[in-house]
Amino acid sequence: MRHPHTAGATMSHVEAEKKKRGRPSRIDVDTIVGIARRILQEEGVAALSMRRVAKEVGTTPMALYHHVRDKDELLMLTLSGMAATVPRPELPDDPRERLLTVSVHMHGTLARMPWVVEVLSLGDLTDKGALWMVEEIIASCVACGLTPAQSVAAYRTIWHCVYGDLVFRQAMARRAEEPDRRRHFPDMITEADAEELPHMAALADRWLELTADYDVSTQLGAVIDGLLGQARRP
Amino acid sequence: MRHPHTAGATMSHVEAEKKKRGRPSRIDVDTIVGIARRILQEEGVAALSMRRVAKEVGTTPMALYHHVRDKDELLMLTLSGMAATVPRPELPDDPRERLLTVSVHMHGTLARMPWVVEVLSLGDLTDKGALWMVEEIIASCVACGLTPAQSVAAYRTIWHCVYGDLVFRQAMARRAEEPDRRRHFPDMITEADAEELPHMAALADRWLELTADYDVSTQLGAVIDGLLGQARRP
DNA sequence: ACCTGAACACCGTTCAAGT
DNA sequence: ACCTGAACACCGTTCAAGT
Repeated sequence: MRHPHTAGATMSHVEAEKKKRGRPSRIDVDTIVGIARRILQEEGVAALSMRRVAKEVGTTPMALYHHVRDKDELLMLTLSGMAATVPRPELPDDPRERLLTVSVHMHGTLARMPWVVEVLSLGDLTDKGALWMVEEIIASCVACGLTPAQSVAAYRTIWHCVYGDLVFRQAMARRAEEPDRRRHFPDMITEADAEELPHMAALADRWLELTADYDVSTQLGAVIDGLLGQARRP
Repeated sequence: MRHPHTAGATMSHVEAEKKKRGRPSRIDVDTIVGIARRILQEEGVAALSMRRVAKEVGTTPMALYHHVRDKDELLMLTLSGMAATVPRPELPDDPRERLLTVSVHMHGTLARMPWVVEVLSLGDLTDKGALWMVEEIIASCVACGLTPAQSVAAYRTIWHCVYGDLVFRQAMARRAEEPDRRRHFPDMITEADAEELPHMAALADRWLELTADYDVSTQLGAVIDGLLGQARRP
């Protein structure tokens, strides 16, 4: 196994050696990752720096590099085990319902961990504890008659819908916090655009309201219907 | 109009005044934005810094702040007018076909401008020249019997599918470039997981191949079918 | 083996001063 | 009005040295 720390336990190759020989270390990876995780949770990825983590751990920045390869590895390590902190929901037996329930659960879970979404866009999934959701989605697709290839593709598409919603939901929340921040849309549409952009001009006033009304469950339901519809014409 | 530079022409409030009084400026926003755009295109957002732009423009970092409010505004300005650089495609008359064509065009266009995708995730759309695509998508949805509210939601879902694909396609390309880089998935699935994750274990060997086979057009087609299916049960 | 300190090559932005 | 220089408060990481 080339990457032992991708498993549930956060243990680097360096730490694995420490029990055998040499001076015992004052700090360990779990402490570092724990502190990092707290900073991420409270202030987001932008606030996470090696120097900041070092200060809160109580060492010099360079001491961290004995436990993690670089900042990127630290970021990946923060993801391990996050899925296990969320209880696994009861799933309905009907595969179509199951698919929707898992997808919505995935979205709801990540909506409560905004920093995980930010970190995920930098690398790929490193938390084995999250794979049961991928498995359930693929299994349900197969149960609904999709080929394995179609099922994997369907999983990706569902993930894109979940991820996209989270990203722009967060961007909107961030912009709402900044007090005077320039909003671009739909303020940039004026009466003069009514000819070129009739629907948008007509909807401009209701745009914010309609954006707020966007319901992921409804959308995922429709997307799943479309994806499962592929079964009849392979 | 509060934000004149959100229009096609890149002209800031500062520059708008310059023709009237005071010392003529040695540099103008268009030069700054042009240089920024080139750096973004060639090296991505990570390479863009105010200091770097200043050096390439031939001034001090602080001179830039007379033309743009901050780095964020510069980033937003780089988007203006990008849509106009791509020829508008012929669209089929059938609204369902039209919807698919516009969506795929959106994806294809952005696939050729990776940095635009990176910048878009930081703020919202600032290029009025891109709005015709949103208009066409909404118009087609309405033509297929969706309510305006459903059409706006459908647009967002399509955008999430396009955006999500681009983000992870780029992340994959980045990781492929780094030589020895740790890959996490599906290497982390072993024989031992076959019981918990039967489908994934079975597909592990084909995972990369299946990921490469992912076809956005096919997926968008299925998603659109699902979204338009909402028309019959409102 | 583990940690430290100094150093390198960067950041965005403020502020006071120059022309 | 436009630009400069110095300064502030940061970055990630390398490298040589200490215990």
